[in-house]
Amino acid sequence: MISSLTDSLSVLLVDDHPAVGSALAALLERNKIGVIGVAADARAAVDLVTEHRPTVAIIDLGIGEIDGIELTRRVLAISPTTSVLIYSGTGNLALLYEARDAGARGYLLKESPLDDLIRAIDLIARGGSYIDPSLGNYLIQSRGEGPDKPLTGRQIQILRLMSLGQRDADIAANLCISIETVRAHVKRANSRLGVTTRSQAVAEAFRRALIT
Amino acid sequence: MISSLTDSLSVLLVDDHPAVGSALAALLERNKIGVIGVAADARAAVDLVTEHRPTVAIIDLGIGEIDGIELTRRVLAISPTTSVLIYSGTGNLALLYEARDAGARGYLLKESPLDDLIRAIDLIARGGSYIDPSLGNYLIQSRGEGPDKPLTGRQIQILRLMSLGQRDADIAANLCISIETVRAHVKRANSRLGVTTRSQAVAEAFRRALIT
DNA sequence: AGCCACATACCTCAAATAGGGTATCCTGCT
DNA sequence: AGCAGGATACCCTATTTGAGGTATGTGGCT
Repeated sequence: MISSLTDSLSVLLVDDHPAVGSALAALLERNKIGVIGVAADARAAVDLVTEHRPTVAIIDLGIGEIDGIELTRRVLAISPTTSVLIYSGTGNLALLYEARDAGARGYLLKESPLDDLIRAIDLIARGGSYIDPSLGNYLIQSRGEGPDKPLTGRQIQILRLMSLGQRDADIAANLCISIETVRAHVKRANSRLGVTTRSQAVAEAFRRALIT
Repeated sequence: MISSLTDSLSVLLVDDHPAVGSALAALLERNKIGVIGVAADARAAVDLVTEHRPTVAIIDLGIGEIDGIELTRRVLAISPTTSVLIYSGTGNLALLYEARDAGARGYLLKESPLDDLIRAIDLIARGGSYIDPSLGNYLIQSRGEGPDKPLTGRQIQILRLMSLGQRDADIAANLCISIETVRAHVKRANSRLGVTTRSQAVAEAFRRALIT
């Protein structure tokens, strides 16, 4: 086993797919990590936290779901000594920042090997923090662009035109700038929004009410 | 001149760019088409329609603007004998359908030559209807897909995943289908929404509250 | 039994996009 | 006077997308 401490850990699993939760629980048990319960929704999770005060809460983040972030806050409000590990399917940076702000101490991608999960649990149970390696790289690279940095007017303007079906060439013609400049704006907007595709950027802009 | 009737026409121009409106007015006058006024906003347009009851109202549709559609309804409510020609910068099919439903009898793209504008004015003034040739082609081709046809569950599901930043390959993996099938769904969804890019499709889905 | 809508899957081609740079010119702030 | 942020513009390459097909299976409706 990886750690000498795993024996004394109590873990709560939160996953809205009961089968997945159970499977993970079995895996953890096999690695000598005590699972005190598997919750399929926030209510069950809060109940189990209140009753057992687990060392670690592993909160599954469904695709794009923000609920796990809110659950993180509630879990920590009930049991501040619990370490929250976000177990996410996507490397959405915006979610990462929100999770961090909510008090989560770990952010692990589901695509990572099981060993990393064990390592992450072990690490944050001891008070450390764990960021998935692939995200860590990105974090370092994007230092400076940071989280929640508001978009510039130009970036919003271009997102709006994108949402209206204009391609870069159309936008360039409309704004009387080079298509390369449009591309530069889109790239920086994507970076700030923590997204990787235009579709997601437009969706994010809608969710933040930057465009309507 | 193209028509023998153009002499007796009275035209109202609505364009939120005053300079463009004036320029168009001058062009029309030079072609013996009487312009009774140029309105830069809906209020001015309504006032001019109430006072002059023009034969034709040429309503400029800014990029993606829906306001012109609403204005069309109001103009026709005041003066049902007025023929509305939508003068649009984009070939957005969804807008075309909305314009038609609002009672517009012509839909002309700004990229069309001046002759087409004269012809369209002439035509709808005589009770006909005019659809820009390039859009007409599309209409014939997309016969059957039609306007306002609701999306299928699968299409909405895929739009949702797109809005969360997934690429076709990710979506295919998620739904356990081929990437080609994902692409097929996206194509048909775009067709039904009357859009041409994924960004616009996602935006349209938000506007129709299909995803949040 | 035939038709239609839907989901599935594949093909081709040209165009657009993502992600990684670099560089210049302003403007505002210190 | 120097520095940071923003807007502008270009380079590169690999991948994705748009648009046009065709085809098959399945379930529902008539």
